[in-house]
Amino acid sequence: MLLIDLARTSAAVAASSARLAKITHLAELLGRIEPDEAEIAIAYLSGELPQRNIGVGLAGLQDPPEPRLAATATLRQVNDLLSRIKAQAGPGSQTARRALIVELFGALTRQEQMFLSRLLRGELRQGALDGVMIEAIAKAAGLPSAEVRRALTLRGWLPAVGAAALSDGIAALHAFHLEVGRPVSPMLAQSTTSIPAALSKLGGPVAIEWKLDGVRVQAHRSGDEVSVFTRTLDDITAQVPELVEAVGALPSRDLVLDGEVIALRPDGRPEPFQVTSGRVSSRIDVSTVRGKVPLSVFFFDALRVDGADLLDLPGEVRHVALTGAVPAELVIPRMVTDDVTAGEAFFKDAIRSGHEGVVVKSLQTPYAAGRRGAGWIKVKPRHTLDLVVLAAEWGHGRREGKLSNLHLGARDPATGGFVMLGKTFKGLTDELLAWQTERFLGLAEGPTDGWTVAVRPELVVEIAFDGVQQSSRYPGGMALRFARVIRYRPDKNADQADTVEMVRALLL
DNA sequence: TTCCGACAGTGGGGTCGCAAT
DNA sequence: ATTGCGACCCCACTATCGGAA
Repeated sequence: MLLIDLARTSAAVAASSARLAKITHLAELLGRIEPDEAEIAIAYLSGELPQRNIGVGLAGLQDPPEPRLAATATLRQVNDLLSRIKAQAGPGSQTARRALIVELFGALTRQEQMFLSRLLRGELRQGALDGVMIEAIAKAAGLPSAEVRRALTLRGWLPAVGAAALSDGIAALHAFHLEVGRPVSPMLAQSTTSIPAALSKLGGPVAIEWKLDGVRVQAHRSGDEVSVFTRTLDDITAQVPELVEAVGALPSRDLVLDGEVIALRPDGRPEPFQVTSGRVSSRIDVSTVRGKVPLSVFFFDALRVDGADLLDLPGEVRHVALTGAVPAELVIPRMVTDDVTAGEAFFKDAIRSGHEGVVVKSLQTPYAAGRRGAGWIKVKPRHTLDLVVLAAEWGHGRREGKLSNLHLGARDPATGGFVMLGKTFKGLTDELLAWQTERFLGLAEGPTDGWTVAVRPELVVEIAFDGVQQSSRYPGGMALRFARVIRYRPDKNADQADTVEMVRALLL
């Protein structure tokens, strides 16, 4: 098949807003794909690459060569070139990559160039990723989408699942099973603002567990072999020897466990997330960093113990299996209750111990791999501040033509000015986007680089955030974590905004 | 008919490793 | 030595579609 066929299908998918129409377009193409190109086509059309990443981003795609007029490139040719690009390494690799990019793009028409460029940047923007592609595969193969979805949760890579479904049907899907050593997409949590809200949503007795501000890990053990994967299924085994040793020391030799690694201080309180993150991503000289920043691990779920797959069993049953396989000091603090007061006390205790919050879990729900299942709900405290808008940036995609990303500042009484603490684009409705675009243009002041519009510091906006972290990026040496807009405060003037001292007090 | 779950999209700060400067 | 880039860790929120209620 030719790349242009995919580019045309992608355009048709993007042109329609109805999901069912998108699915029809995708299924039509999958219906005529050759088996040996199915994996490539499914990957490209769901915004992924078979190579996962190839070391080319925004900068590497500047100034593409002149496009061809006739489309001749096949999927296989394109994909082979992407593999060659990924294989480049060492000094001179940037130049080599650039040469291969030019070779690749020089063989494409303009439409193909646009499609591939968006794909490589991770900005396909056709309104169809895995969720829609699952339905399209099911339709093309004549199978229930639930079967495709189930196989995906066990395999973790939709192109492989789709190719199998298209060539060998339901039998191929049934052949996928939890395999020790191959990661499963982790179950994710929804979130609410309070313990009562979470309890009423789940109803009945629930489990409440501490939420640690570390890195999610899935640990597999088969015999003496231990491997560890992240939330995005990357293998970090070599970076977390403490975890490998802890799992290797367990009595059970056949395990898949779900948990969190975190760096703790000697007194047991957690290090800031930045410390854990830096330690986990260090790959060079792990034995040295290990001595400086040791990692601890805490498990909260078991997907497999001693030959038994537990994915479809109720959460409570899985937890019993977990505590049977793992010593108590490696199990995350947890309580079972249906009492709001007891739950709130447990939540406060987690916060007092320096942790991020809690996750409230239904005792019944199975492990919904890869989904933001309704069975798990996280609860975190929410801080708010009244800050001043210092500037705004023009948006992309569906926010094109709207001023979107806000630069936020706190008042500095010492200078009478404002100190920038970060940006946010979250929490804005379409109506608010339209309003603020007009308002900011009226307040515009000073030089504009065509990207950022500086405004007179007059508008006060209420901002929610998860915490304050150290920052080398901003003049105050601190930045807000996960800032989002709650509402504008027309009732406040800039001289009533919150101050840098108030922010600094939260940086502990 | 209304409600709500799932999905896609729009981006945030920080860190590491690598190649280029 | 420093800088820029890619990749990945953490992540919140809104709009939309279409099936469920």
